[in-house]
Amino acid sequence: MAEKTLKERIIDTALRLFEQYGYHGVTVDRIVTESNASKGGFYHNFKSKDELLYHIHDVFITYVLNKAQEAYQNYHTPTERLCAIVQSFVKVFHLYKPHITVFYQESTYLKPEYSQKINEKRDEFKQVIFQVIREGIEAGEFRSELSVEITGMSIIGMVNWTYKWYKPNGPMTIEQIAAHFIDFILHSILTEEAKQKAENTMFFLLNKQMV
Amino acid sequence: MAEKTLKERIIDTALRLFEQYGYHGVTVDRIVTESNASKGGFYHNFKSKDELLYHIHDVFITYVLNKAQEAYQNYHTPTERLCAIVQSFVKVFHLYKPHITVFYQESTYLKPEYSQKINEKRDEFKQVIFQVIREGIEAGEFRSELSVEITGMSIIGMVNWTYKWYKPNGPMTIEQIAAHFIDFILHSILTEEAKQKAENTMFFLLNKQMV
DNA sequence: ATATAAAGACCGACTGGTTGGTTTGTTCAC
DNA sequence: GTGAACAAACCAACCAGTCGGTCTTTATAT
Repeated sequence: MAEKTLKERIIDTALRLFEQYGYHGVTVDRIVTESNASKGGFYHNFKSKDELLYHIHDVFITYVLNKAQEAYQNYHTPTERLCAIVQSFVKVFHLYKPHITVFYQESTYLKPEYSQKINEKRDEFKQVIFQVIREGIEAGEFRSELSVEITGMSIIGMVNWTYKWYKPNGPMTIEQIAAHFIDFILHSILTEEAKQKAENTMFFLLNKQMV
Repeated sequence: MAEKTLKERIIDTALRLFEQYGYHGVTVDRIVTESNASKGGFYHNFKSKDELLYHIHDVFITYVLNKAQEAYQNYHTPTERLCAIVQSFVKVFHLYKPHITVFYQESTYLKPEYSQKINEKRDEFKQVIFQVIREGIEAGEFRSELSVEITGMSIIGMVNWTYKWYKPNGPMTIEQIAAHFIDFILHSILTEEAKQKAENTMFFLLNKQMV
């Protein structure tokens, strides 16, 4: 084991470097050197530097989209679904932080052919969230005066921004952060009745004992 | 009047191009051409392409920081202060959207000497928000179980993310968006008592008539 | 007021380093 | 022997930055 293929080594190295210096701050030569590969090996595995960037994007968005759809299927009320999606999404930051950073910092530089594919999945992800909010409002669990789009983008923004400040070895565990976000969201969008009902469920995690 | 200096023309053009194509997706030659300037004119006004990037960053962060400090001084309760800060911040998006996009997309590429200066002001801005939240908790207006940092970063993230989706000519006015954010935030952080009191103030804007 | 000098704004052809990508030839394993 | 990987030289395009020079404005001297 621990037998990483050349391709994996290249991706890992590129990810680390891109995260720190940005796509344009890293040359192919440097990726090649630091992953103990060769120019030939690089271009054997990737058509171009662009394709490598696309690959990184794709791995991440595909994973996140799947997780969201999974969460949607595994739960059956809007509140539970939303919590599960947010929770799984936040947890992704622990594993995929470099991917996420690259995803949100460098997508400008994707060639049109690539960015189109990525955007399709990204939109699909957004739609899952919008859908849950819409269903929550219809079911009377979420406040009816909310705008689906703004509320959805508020949640997405709040969660996504984590990539700018989350430190894997920082004072906050990713679970604590997720719990705060969920608490924040539920207080905002649940109706008064729904709050009563939800107060003792697994997702209403933020109690006085946490700082 | 309408006499724009060369420097202004260069900045405006650069801003437009950077927003769309990213810092590294735009050459000095292109900036020069599209602003009807020359290479010499460019380097007469800026020491380097880097300095231009720094300038754009600085204008924005300085403005935002001032607005936040202003808002802090003009109001006197934590709730009012927080609302005023968020409101002024969101409104900035209308005027400074290109600046903001460049600020959050391209700051990786600032040379260390520049990014240090920028980060100082950015931290100062964060501290204003943290301070207000801290005071809100102490005053009993905000829920005591909240983490100052996570709550602060949630708010900042929610608001900042706007730059990814806000369209100046879109269906939502910037005021509507600001009202939603404030509604979202207040529902989350106010204590029950504070909510009763605040319900009729100027900031609790989101009522049933808005979709 | 006029001539002259100095300063600053601006121009654009040119340069030199960088970098993504190619090519050629080789090694090694299955 | 076929394909995965390496090594190294090479190329063409690109692009930030330079430099010598012009034109305009301002300051100075007579």
